[in-house]
Amino acid sequence: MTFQLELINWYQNNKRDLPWRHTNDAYTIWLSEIILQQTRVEQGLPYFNSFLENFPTVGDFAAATETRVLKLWQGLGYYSRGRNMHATAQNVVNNFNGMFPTRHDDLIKLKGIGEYTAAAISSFSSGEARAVVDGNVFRVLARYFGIETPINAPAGKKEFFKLANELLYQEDPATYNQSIMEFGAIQCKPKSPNCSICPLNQTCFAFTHHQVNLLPVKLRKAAQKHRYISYFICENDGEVLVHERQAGDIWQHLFDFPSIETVEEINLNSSSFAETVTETFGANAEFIPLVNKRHILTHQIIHIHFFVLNNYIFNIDKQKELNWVSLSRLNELPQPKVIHDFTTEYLLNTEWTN
DNA sequence: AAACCGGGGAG
DNA sequence: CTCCCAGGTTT
Repeated sequence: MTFQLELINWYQNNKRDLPWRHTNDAYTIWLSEIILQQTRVEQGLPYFNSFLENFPTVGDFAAATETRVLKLWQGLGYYSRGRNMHATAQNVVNNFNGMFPTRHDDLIKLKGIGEYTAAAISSFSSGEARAVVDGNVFRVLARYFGIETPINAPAGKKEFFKLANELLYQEDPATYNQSIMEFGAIQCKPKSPNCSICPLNQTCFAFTHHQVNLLPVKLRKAAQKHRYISYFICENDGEVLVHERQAGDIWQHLFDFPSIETVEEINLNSSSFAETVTETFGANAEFIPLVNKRHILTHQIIHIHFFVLNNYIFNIDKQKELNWVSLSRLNELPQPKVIHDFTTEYLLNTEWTN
């Protein structure tokens, strides 16, 4: 049996029952594909159900506010995905008469849709012959064909993309694409795949050459950078001062609190931090330590200190990203995970989840 | 070509 | 701790 038919045969016998596999509706598939970018199925599944329930059609998505979209996205990470989806939904309503595109050449022009996602939506919704190349496909091809080109370098992407399209099963691109990705996710796993029960093991280069744990090759990424952020909680008459994060940094258009970022870890026994606080919030400002947290992102390690701030002076008119919000409505705002954890644990008396 | 952009889970 | 996840955008 050919490589392609072995994969499809394996898929028919081993596939998971996932909701987006029961439709060929481009809008629904688009929702699932964006949500699943760099995201495990188990983590994305509840968000997929939530978005489909809140926005049954692309028109419902387009009509929402960006804040509502980000609130639904809260906790999923890579928030530009949510903002790009909102822009694309409005684009589809305005320029495609509300009919979500199914052709690769239309999809690739939409915000948040790259080569992988355009291939996925076009093949799954209309059977267009476009090969998907995601992390699973890189791994399966690198191992089966013994390719040592780094998968996260431009040369590797080009080589794997060419091979994937040559292999594409023209008679049923959609099923083949699903098959090779599912095979990578369940059988040809990153760590300790069970090659002894793999239907392709006798013809797999990595298995027959004992290189399964050496492939695929990936270049090391840059080291994480450390950041030190001190947040200041200003409460007054049941309200708290919140800060909307701006472009050019993490968590764009999500909400946190007034803050001071320092180059090094703060030292409460030194006078320098207190001087910085009084320079920022007025000579009479006093701060009381609340709790410390560490938040780890792919490229940053953020050391966070929360303080209560009293006797502060703010010029809110000069900083329009600052606003007073009642504590009862604080949770209506989209917040970074570490901020949301803090507000529920330390700022809000009522225990509730969302 | 490299950096940036989250959060979670497995080992 | 390291690595990876149905990647894309920006510089």
